[in-house]
Amino acid sequence: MAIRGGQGEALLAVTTGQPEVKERVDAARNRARVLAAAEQVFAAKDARQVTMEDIARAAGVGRATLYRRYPDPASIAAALLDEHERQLQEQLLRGEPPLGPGATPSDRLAAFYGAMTSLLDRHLHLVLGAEVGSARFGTGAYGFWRVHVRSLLVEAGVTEPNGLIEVLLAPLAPEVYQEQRRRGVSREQIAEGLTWMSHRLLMP
Amino acid sequence: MAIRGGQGEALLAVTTGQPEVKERVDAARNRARVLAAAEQVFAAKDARQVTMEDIARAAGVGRATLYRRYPDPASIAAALLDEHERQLQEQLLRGEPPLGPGATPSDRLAAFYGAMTSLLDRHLHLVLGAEVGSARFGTGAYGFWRVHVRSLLVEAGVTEPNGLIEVLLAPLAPEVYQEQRRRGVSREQIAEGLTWMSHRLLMP
DNA sequence: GAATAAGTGGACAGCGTGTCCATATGACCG
DNA sequence: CGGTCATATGGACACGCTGTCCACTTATTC
Repeated sequence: MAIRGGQGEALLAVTTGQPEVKERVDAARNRARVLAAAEQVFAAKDARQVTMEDIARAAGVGRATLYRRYPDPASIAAALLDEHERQLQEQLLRGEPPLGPGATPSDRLAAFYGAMTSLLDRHLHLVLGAEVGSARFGTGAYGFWRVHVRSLLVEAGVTEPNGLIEVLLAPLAPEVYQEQRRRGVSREQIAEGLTWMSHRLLMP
Repeated sequence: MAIRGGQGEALLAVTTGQPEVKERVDAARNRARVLAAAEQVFAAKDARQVTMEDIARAAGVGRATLYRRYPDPASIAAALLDEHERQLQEQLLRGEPPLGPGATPSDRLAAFYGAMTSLLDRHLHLVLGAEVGSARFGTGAYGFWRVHVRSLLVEAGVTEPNGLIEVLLAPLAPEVYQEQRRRGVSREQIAEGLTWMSHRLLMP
């Protein structure tokens, strides 16, 4: 498993995000430079075309400096996304219903879809950059969504949830979202479609 | 739009597959060599890592010979898949129910899922190789699946099908199928999950 | 069998990768 | 304050793949 991000990635638990050993000030300055520059670069061009060289150039640092912390551009995008994903996880675990506990599984699934489409809409570049290819499935965040969806399925009384988890998460792949937007489907329409699906699937 | 495959790709119509202008015998021989070698190469290693050089070496031809007909490895995989996809399209248009016309939309959607999982199971390497990244959405085959699913949704009385088409096709992304298999979910379980979903979604 | 068109593959320049290492720069301590 | 050490930095290198060019070869046509 590659080290992704520098401050510990959003996993099952919500961590503090403080680095273990203190970081030299020049390192911290460069980390900030790199992340700020990467944000720009991922927004400016197709996220899957972004190279380490692009980011290094934009940040004004050498490539080897990037490699010190991040093995590839996807890790840098993941680091930028980390904070947002951590917030969403927090809301799913302890937030108000219907996102947090306390609502019916179908409402919670719909709310999850709503939050995810919102995240995708705001940070599509970064998600595209972070989840290149099958890397998506290896992410800590993906593991979290899996556990969440699975528990909703079980709570709704679905007897064989295992064949459905990836199916329900598949529409949240950034390429799928991007393609829908490209075809003129709005975020609202996408969320409505997913809400309708949530209710048809999990209503008693 | 890149030229993909040599014999005209499976699009909306089922074409004959005969080349327009006659091909020189050495060209035909090399085409066969290339396709046979590519089949091996895609099966042998991660399809997304296959390079033009790999295929050229395996086929015993120069790289420029490959570039003459195919712009990238994905096109070669697409050419290999073309025949299978064309057969499935034929069955969807004119085959027996429930795959072909004559069954209820929910049964037809389930049958479509069954046929697609079968295709994915048999030729996963090739689909992974052909649909790298967002290339998936640009293929003629994907356009066909779109039209098919959309017509089933309309027939089932869904008022806003546009927000659902990509959602229903998303689970058929080769990466998703691969991930499910990697997690120990069998083809049958996947097909059952999709069948259950088809019925929940499209039953009156 | 000559003329013509099509096919072939060696070679080249360009780009991104991942790593190494000499140098520079904070951090710590006496 | 200054010396020492660990860490951080970035230029440089070798490698692999890409995409194209072009001189040469081979099949087809007349």
